[in-house]
Order: sequence, then structure tokens, then C-alpha cells
Amino acid sequence: MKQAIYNIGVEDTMRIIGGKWKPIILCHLKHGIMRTGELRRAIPNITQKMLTQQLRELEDDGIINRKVYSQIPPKVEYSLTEYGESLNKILEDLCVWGEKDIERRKQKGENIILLNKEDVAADSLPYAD
Amino acid sequence: MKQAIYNIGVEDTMRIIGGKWKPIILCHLKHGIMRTGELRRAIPNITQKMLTQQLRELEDDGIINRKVYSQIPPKVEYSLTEYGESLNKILEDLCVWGEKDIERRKQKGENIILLNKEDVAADSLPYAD
DNA sequence: TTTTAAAGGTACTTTTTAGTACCTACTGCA
DNA sequence: TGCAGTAGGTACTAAAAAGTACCTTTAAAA
Repeated sequence: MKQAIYNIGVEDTMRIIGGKWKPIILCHLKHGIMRTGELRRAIPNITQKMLTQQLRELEDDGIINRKVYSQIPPKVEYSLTEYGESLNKILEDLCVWGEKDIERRKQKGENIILLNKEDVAADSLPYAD
Repeated sequence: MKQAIYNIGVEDTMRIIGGKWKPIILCHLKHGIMRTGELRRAIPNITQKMLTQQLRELEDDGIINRKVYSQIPPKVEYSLTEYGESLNKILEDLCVWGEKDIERRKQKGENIILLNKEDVAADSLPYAD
């Protein structure tokens, strides 16, 4: 059995949700169940390979569920596990912080664009400013 | 001027605080001012090069301050900017989630160790490696 | 006189991560 | 008949990130 040694908790968190695609995948899944194709369309530029690979790792870490329907053509649904949902607040905060940061940089004259503010559910979320 | 396009806020957040070392550096700096050497001792295994490089990038993104004292030998202090402090809650949550996750995995029999629950830390102590 | 400590620079190499291209199976539809 | 949609797998390559080794400056201490 291989041993894992961490110096600080955040190392473990980042091992699990870090990288280029995992935070994005999780930020979509926190809204509910999604099929593979939905995720692929929701995440422009991700390849089938990277999507599947990242989903497998998240599944192995107990963050997401993979539900396979035995039918043709195949149907697979992904969702956060109960444990994965313990990340909901963090994921939301990460999204919102980024949205505000982009807004801030835009104000400063940077050429920066956010395509989907899909996350905010704007009317239900009071901005603490 | 180069253009930055994001599909979702979390992409920007991760660009700024993601990677192997930045979350760790920031989790230390959220406790207050630290000198370069303190950070180096607090983060075992980080090299001088990576430390400086990551600190520069965080500075460029407006997250941390770099205060240079004109003296020999040199003295440089790093701290979160006011803007950087808007990440405090997120950083704390990332740390705590990881600590709990490590505890959970340990209970499940995984061979996993957390050396410093850094929030009680004497994080300026020189650790032998 | 040599060494140490401080902070950091730079060229180069290695490792890790991500991307490309092409493959599977099955069924319905035009 | 042949292609689209669905959810993958796999070998190989490219790019990004991180690591190694060695360099600088200066004052004080050994």
C-alpha cells in the first residue's frame, strides 16, 4: 500500500478537485444530475478523453456517482455523491470569486470575457460586498 | 493586448490560486506577514525557484504584497493584499475540507498522514527534512 | 580568510498533464 | 447502405509545470 503524506490539508483538497477540468466539471454537477453529453456540451473545449478520465478520478475519490443504464444507445448519468456535496459551498465560492475577479479586471481595462454566468442564479444569491 | 476568455468563473479563480504551490503558500499567508525564509521552512520540499516564481505570479495578480527592506542581508516580507484577503474564507475552507478528508480516509484504513494541522501552527518553526 | 545567511536569478532537464487521432459497439433513421 | 448519436478505450505526441544545479551580492561572524 502506498503511503500519502501531506503537510497541510489543502494539498489533499487540491489533489482531489484541482487541475484544469475537475473544478469546472464539479461546478456544473453541483446543480444536479448530468449526462455525459450534457457535460461535454456544457464544457466547451474539453475532449471526450479528458472528460471521462477526470470523471473516473472523481468517482474513485468518492466525489461523484456514475449511473449506467443498460440500454442502447448507452446512457450514463453523473452526479455528486453525498460526500461530494460537502464541496458545494466551496465550489460555489470559487465560482463567485472568479466571476467577481473577472468583473474587477474588466473594470480595470483588461481584455477579459466571461461567457456564462450560469452559476449565480442571480436573483437568489445576495452578493456580500 | 491579449484576450482572456472564460466560460465559468472558477476557471479564473483556479488560474490565480491553482497549481501545486499557490494554495499552500496562500494558506500560510492568510495568518499574516511572512518572510521568504519562513515560507520556505513552512513549506517543506518547495524549492527557492518555485517559491519565488509563485510569489511573483501572486503579486502580479494583486493577491500578495512584497515588501523589500533595503538592507544587507536582504529582508523581504510577503502578505496578502486587501484583495487577497477576500480569499481567506475560501482558503480556510479548502484547508479544513482537506483535513477532514484525510481524517476520513484514515478511518477507512488508507495509509495517509497529515503532518501539520497548520491552523494551530508554529509555522515559523524550522522543520528538519 | 573563509563561511554563512539572506533573497533571488537562469539555463537546462524531467515529470506531469493535456491534446490528437483513431478505434469499439449498437440501433435507428434517411 | 451508410451515417449520426451515445459513451467510451488506447497509443502516441505536445505542452505545461515543476525540479536540478549552479550563479550573484553583501556584511557579519567564525
